[in-house]
Amino acid sequence: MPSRAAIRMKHPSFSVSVTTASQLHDAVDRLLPLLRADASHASAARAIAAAVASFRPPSTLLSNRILHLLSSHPATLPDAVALLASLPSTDVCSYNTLVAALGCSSRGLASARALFDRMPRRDHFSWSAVISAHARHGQPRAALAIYRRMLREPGSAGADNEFTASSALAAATAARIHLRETREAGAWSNDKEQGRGFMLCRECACAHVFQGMPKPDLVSWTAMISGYAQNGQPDEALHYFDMLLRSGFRPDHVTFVGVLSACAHAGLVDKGLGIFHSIKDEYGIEHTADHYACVIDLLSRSGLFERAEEMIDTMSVKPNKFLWASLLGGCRIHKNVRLAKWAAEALFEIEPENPATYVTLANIYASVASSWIEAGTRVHVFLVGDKLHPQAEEIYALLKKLYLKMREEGYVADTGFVLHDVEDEQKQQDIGYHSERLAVAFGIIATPKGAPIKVFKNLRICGDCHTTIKLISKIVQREIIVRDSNRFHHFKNGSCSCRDFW
DNA sequence: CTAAACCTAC
Repeated sequence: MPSRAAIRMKHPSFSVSVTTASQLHDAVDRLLPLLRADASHASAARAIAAAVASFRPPSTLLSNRILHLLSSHPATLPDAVALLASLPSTDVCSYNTLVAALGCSSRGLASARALFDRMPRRDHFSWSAVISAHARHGQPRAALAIYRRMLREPGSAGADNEFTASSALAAATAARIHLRETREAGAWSNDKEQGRGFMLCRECACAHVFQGMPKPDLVSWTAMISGYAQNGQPDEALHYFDMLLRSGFRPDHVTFVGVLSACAHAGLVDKGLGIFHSIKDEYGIEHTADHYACVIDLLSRSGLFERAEEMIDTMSVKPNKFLWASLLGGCRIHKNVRLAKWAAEALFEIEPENPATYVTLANIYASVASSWIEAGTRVHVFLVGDKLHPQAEEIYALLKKLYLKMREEGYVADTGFVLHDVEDEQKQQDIGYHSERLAVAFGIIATPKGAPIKVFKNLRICGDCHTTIKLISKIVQREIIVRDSNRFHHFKNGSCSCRDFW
């Protein structure tokens, strides 16, 4: 006799009336995506859960589906935990569902681990879930330790498969753990894997492993596309996207994140926009905030700020931090101060604790600081490190020559004045070509010998430029006057009128 | 029923 239950429930958002197990399964299928997207469906999920509890005879399969449903949103995850504890009969899947869900939730690692340790029996799903949970929570060493424990544990031989090995490998590379350990995890592929292949994490994107897979699925294809996009091979990424389409797969929303980011890195504006529109028009997938972030990345990297701005103003979902960070990054490349301020303000709201926003904004301001000098009837403007001036080659050569002489006299650049959060060598590079130095060098070249060199700057002169220009005034025996935002500096024969106090 | 893929400025 088939199991039956009379379930009738009506919610503002979800109503259902079912009597058979299969109808109940269908109801769960319909409710699952709704609950995932919106916690307001939590009460509907709880009502179905209560109905299933009265199902006779009790069905472990149905209970597991309910566990899955309740686990799919943080709001109902505690209900799932409570349900598991109260179920009259469970199996390994019941536990796996919760270990996986807790492992994905932001504060669930300890509970996932505790549940895993309590499990009466474990299969490869259990191990895979608990390994990747640790990797996801920034504990790759713990993840690897569990992987090793699995290899040692009696009766877990079958658990060492492509998923657990892949989880362990991802953990190893995510934390740049030493090769020895990585090899250990990777040994699986060499020893046992003959022609089956498993998916490697994106850092070690190895096409030949992918090619060894008998039946790569959508996730494997997407991993390859994202892997190539992130490793600077956008053409390969797009090639794999074409092959994916020819293999008859329907790309999902994650696939498109990889494809769009490949277009962004390759500067393929039209191609990227075409694909962006196809997401909705051709594949019927709603644009996610991540898709918009990729397109804003694409547009602002290419300097197309009007179109980026218009898209942000009219887009159907709320811009996320990735979108604003992409815009800010584009503004840094193209020195767009106005939009950089807009993006930075939005980021300050979303993640005020992230120092990168402050650093980047400061760098953008620094990069537009300019110095200028009159020569003849023209004003010549310089930005830090810019080579736009027709005599740039001559200017840089002169500075190089001056620096050699200064170094002979024991001068060492004081990079403490550089705001940029960059490597030391880069700091030396940057500070060596601050705009006032370019202007001074040009002045030496372009003005008559003996005449004072008058340079203007829209920010305060930095301490290292101050030292350098003092030394230059001595080496070239010229008077140099720098009018910064604060005051005049008269450099003459190695010293300054401000007596190093300003 | 459960595992693996997701763009970010320094």
